[in-house]
Amino acid sequence: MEDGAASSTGETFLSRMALNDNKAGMEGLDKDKINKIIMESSKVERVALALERSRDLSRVIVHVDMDAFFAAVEMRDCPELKDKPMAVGSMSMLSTSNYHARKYGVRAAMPGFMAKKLCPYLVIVPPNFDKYRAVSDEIREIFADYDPDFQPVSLDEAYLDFTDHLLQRQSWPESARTHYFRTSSTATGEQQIEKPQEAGTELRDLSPVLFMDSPSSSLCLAGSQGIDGAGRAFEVFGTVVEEAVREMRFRIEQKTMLTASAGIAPNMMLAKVCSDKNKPNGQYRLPSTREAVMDFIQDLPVRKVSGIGKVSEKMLKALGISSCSDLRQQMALLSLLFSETAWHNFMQVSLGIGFTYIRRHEERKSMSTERTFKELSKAEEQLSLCRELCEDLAEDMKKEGLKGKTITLKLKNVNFEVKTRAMTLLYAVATTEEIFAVAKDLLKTEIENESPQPLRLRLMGVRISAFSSLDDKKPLQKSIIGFLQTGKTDSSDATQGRHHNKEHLSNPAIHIWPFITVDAMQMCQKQEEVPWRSKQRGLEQGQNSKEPPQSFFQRAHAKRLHLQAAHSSAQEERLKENVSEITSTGTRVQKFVESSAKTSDFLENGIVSPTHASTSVSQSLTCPVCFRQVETTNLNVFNRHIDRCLSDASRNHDSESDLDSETNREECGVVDKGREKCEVEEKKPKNSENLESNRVDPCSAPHSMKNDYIPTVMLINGDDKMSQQLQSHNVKGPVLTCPVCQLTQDTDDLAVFNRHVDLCLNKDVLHELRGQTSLINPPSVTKSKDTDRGHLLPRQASKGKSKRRQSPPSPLSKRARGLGHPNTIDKFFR
DNA sequence: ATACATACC
DNA sequence: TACTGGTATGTAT
Repeated sequence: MEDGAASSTGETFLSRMALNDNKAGMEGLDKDKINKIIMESSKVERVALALERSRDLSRVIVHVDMDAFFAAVEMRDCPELKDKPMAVGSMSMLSTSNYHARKYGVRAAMPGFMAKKLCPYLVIVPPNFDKYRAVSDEIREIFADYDPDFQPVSLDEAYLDFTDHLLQRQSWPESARTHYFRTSSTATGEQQIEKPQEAGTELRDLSPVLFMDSPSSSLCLAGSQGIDGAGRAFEVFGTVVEEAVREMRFRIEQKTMLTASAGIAPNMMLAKVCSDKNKPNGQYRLPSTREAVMDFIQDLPVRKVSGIGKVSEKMLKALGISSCSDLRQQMALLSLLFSETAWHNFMQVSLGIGFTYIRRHEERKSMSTERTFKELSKAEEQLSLCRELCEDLAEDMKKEGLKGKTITLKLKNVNFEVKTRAMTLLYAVATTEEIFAVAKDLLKTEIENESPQPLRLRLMGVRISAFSSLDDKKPLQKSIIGFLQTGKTDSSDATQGRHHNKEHLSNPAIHIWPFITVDAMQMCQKQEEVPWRSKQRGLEQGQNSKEPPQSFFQRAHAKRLHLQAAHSSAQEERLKENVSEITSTGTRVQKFVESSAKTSDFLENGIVSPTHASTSVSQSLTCPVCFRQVETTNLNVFNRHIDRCLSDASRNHDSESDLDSETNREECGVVDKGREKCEVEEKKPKNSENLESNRVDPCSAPHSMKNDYIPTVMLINGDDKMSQQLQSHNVKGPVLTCPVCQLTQDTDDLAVFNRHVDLCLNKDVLHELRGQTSLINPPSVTKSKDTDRGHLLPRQASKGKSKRRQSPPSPLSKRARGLGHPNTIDKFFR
């Protein structure tokens, strides 16, 4: 296996890259050195290394999960159901099914009527949450014996940190590890016989021989069974993790007559996967070694990982990624396509890294209630339902003594379209009237918006959040200095290993990189961020240096918006005919996706086969990094190309970027500058000279567009409003300001202006892609605030141009939601 | 702050 | 006939 014990993550990358070192332009160079440079200067690999270095295998995390919980409870209490396929839920929705029913394909989250079709004799039992809660309390008592700070996930599931328990357990007498079998007399299952601990003491009195207080470790490994003097069966559990967990499950079963499964692993993510492995009524331990972890991860389908759901699975699948090793393999691509948070998460998954500390149950952040119903179209009924919901909500709020400032109304219409409308008050509220006052307003507004048509609702919900009790506890915002010191993630992110430091509990910071130490973060950041900073920002930086690094797509998209605003509708007209060629880097990648598959195929079939290649576009894909065409329709080949370009690009940045790069290089171990060009199986050259010759004159026919290498700006969508706006704008004032460099152009000739913008844009983008600082922005440009997402885009200088700047978002941008994957790829998953 | 999407059970 | 309900979180604007 590639990621065996001996190989570092860097070598994984290296072995891929090594395939290329006999390519043109690379002969005669020190192979190892080059590979080392590639390895160390690749953004992705640096992150991998930082993560690797912070890997913590010292904790023993257990995930416990009751088997078919609701169904099991019902079966326990109604023996009639024992041999029947059954499920808990309703005709509209099932929440669990028993194992018998699962054989028919009956699953949780399946509507009951569908399940009935699969399994006509399915018995559907309505849920009894109070009972489940009671059982949950019982098992949680047991959990607490092993980890008082355990983290419940739901009624039937929890994460526990066994590390401390195991430490103590080593010196426990057998009596403390002895537990009795339930006596068979109480068949109802309602009562437990007695507390195991008490049983232990009692047992010791009865047969002291069995319980010498100095256990020899060899005897403790395995458990033993026996029958005490009173004829009661018991079991002695060993001291190792497996035994401790088995003991816990045993106790759960004795106490509740329900079985649980468990996973034992060095972190939460893995423990969760492990608990599924030997379900039902089993457990699985993943040893705490890197080798074992990597082996385990290798063929693990990404979908098994908590947090990677249906949507992410599909997107990944479309990129040919289904296992965690695929993930690891494609990280370079993923770092281009997804937001930082998203790909960092993927990276952690691909390395088998996860949370190693169990966060105590945190305070709730919101409370809500919602109801689905047939169809509700009368405003009056809608309002009274709204009131009801508010009453319910207020009641729940009262129970917990909470007050909140934000009220959110949720509506789903008969077409299943969901809308939320929120309003934040100046002070926290909790009563029915207070909540309803707001919710009613929100609802009325929606009703009015739709009138004279009625709102045809199938669901309504009311949520309250921004609890004042939470707000009070929130720490003050970090000072800028503190921020700079710890980097862009909160310092509490670096609490790994400090499991008893409860400080982080009061700080609801987002744990983006919970496993990276401050040092690792700093190392990474210096490398990552410095090159991305523009010269201007570098000068006046200080607090500004920590702007969130935008993803490739975000930057490209932002640029595109500016470009769209800067070009006339006349141009747009023609451009629409030529969607296949687009300048903006982001859309390049879109093109790669687009030309490889047609939307739905992409989803349905996963990885694109060459036969799906678009007919309208050539058999080549355009690399978003080097802009060359890669003569292939095979995504894997293409991805490899992108990988190479990326490492190429980052090599360039390390060697050519900012002033402090000298120190960075030292700290980061970057050995030398790479000079090789992005060598490939593609042809055309790229340089800014070509911009001139290939750019499109707005007044001439766009004949050469399809094949032009660096084409001019194009609008990918025909937003009519926008073109009108632009048009009118052009009519009004011929004063043209370049959206890239901010300089007013001394011309009213669109062609000239266009040429200028192209130069600005392409240079900028190219430089940015290489991690170079912008050469374009004039010193006069002021940098926007940290929070301004458009920071890479210069401020619009004159107010008169503000209209342009605020061009309406394209439909594409509207679609860029959810995981925050860039609009490009996002488009193909709807 | 608001809106929406994804995810989990 | 019929596809939930509650909560958290990430992203974009």
